Amino acid sequence: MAEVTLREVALLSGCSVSTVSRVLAGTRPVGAETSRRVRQAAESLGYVPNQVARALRSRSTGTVGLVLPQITNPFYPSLVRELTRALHADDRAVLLADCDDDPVEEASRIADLLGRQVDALLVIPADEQRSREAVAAAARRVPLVLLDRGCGPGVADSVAVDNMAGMSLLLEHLTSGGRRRFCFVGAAGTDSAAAERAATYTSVAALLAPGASARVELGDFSVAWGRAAVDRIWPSRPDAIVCANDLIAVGVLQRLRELGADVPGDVAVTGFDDIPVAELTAPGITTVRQPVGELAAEAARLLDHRLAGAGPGACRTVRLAPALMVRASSGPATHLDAADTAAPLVAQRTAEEHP
Amino acid sequence: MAEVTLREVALLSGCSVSTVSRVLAGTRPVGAETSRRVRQAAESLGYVPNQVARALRSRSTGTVGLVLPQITNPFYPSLVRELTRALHADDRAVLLADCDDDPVEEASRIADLLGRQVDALLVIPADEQRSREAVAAAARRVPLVLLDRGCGPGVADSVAVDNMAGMSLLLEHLTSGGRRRFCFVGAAGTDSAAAERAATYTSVAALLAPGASARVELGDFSVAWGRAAVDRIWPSRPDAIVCANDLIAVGVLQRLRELGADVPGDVAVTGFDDIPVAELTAPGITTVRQPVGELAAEAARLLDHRLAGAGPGACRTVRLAPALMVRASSGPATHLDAADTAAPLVAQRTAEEHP
DNA sequence: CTGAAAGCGCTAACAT
DNA sequence: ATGTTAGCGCTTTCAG
Repeated sequence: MAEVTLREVALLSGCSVSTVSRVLAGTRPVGAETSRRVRQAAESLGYVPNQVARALRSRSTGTVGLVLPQITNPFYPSLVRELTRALHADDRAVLLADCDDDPVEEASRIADLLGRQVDALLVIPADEQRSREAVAAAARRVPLVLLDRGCGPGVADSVAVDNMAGMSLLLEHLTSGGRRRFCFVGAAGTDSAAAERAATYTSVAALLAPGASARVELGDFSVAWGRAAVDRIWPSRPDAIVCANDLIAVGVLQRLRELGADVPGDVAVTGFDDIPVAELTAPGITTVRQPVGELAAEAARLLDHRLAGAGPGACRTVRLAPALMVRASSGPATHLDAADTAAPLVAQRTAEEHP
Repeated sequence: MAEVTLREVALLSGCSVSTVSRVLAGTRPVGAETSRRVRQAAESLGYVPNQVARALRSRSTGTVGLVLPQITNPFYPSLVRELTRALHADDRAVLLADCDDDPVEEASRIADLLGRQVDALLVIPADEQRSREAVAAAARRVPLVLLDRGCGPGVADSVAVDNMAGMSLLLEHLTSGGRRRFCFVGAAGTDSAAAERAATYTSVAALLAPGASARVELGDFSVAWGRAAVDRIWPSRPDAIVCANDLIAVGVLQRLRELGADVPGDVAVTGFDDIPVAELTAPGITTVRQPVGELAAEAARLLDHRLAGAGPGACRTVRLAPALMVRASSGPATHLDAADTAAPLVAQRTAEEHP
């Protein structure tokens, strides 16, 4: 119950506090016999090092701040899980800050975390422009890695999915299935993922299907927008609706069903991210899965690299390729020429849950 | 860029460090003029208090640990969001620990958090029995509030939804809709929510519909189990399937659709928790919504109470009532006597998204 | 390899 | 209302 300190362990084991510290922190070599006595004393007293005191002296808290826009965004929980797992494995603790999608709140959370002497920061910026100043200022004080979204060039190290590769996978899959009349339902948001996915769609679609139409509608990353978008685009009868994320795809699917459209018979629908709900809809949503575990591991690696002494060197930008997840929403169309339905260009995994 | 300390602020403002400390921490009254000078000096130097040093001296880190079984459980993100919001409002930071549903990992995360001198702990225990020892030990060292799930009696303060009230709302709703042949699809898990929901179902069902059948099937809290359960119970043709949470209900709905059953015409389906996906299915799932914001606020209030000096007094157990969310999955049955379809006993909110 | 001493930056008694 | 003096518990020079 009482707070056991190093001093008491030293007294019991009959050596000095410095020796005890060295044994327990493993900072320097200590005699085998002394070491044994110290460990035993610590054990018998139930000694637990006070990390706050240790941090004050050693100037390292073993803590990283994780700042994200909204934990309720269904893509983030799995990312948070992998990040905490990776960081805990390195004996680091995670201070979590949710900004409610507000760059002002984000700036104040970051300032708070810096005051708490985090060793490093992991930031998923809320807004590509408006998050920039606070992020850049923080990056000057501690190692900082941007995750999932960017924040302008040269601000900090960053790790994200390769949005272009993901879009390419989806569009190749759709074209190889004979689809030609594309439509993109994206987000006009100011975060970098939204911008990248929209831009990539346009250029890749032009490349893969030169003569094909490639209409673009921009709203936000929500189910409601997916529903609304269908009402605007369905009259033009696209045969493939490419959505900027899975939530939009869920809305698109809902509305198409209400309108009596057959998915995938009349129109294919694809998402992005592979959030859990993507395989729960009927039909399941064809999407690209972000390599969440690897994103987390890579972020941890970049932090380690900076913490290990690499000073303020050049920023690294890491892009990881996602994997195509083929589900029923992009299955065979019903009214196509046989010649169009060539073999797919990429390896596919069929969803088991919708046989 | 350089680390500005209290001493430098004191030098610039021409007074002692203690005075500066008192001004900035607001611990004691300070002369208006001095106070102004200090603030200005701090401002001009860009002084940021070092919370680690402050914590070491004042024996309070302003940090609470949040320990949960799995952030990927779709019910937790919104809870985490509300908790961080409530705690940040009190200038507390949140150290997050995910245990991957493993009580051993949980115990080690708790020990780590205690070493980091958290002022208090918020714990959603992974297992009612196997989490108990570590939780009880932690509760002896810092204020600890259990959330969502219990951990045996008398261990710590706890806040959770009133599972009995929720079940009652659902069963009243179903009986008032004329349903009589109930079936419960629950979880045999060792956490307290699973046990409570199953037990409550049995007793409330007997109470509300004395002659009615009330079959119980136990598996786990997953979509897959929901699907499997349907294959076991559908042959007996229940007219209402009550699920222990929304994930199970999603699975039940999927499988019923595959079997060609009409929901709600042939059979009603209900969930529990109101996770986001509950309103995205077709039909939307009738469920009870946990009062997440209030759960979080109440947990914060209990912590404050203990931190404000209330010693190890008697444990408080707070139960909050959930709200019935009526959606299409419990709409009118097609083959009932008119007499059975009386007016509902409780106020209902019809889901707008499935008109 | 080990001990003694000096703080990390701040707050809390005790003085005044 | 302010200054002075001690540390919080630990790590880290610096001696030996």
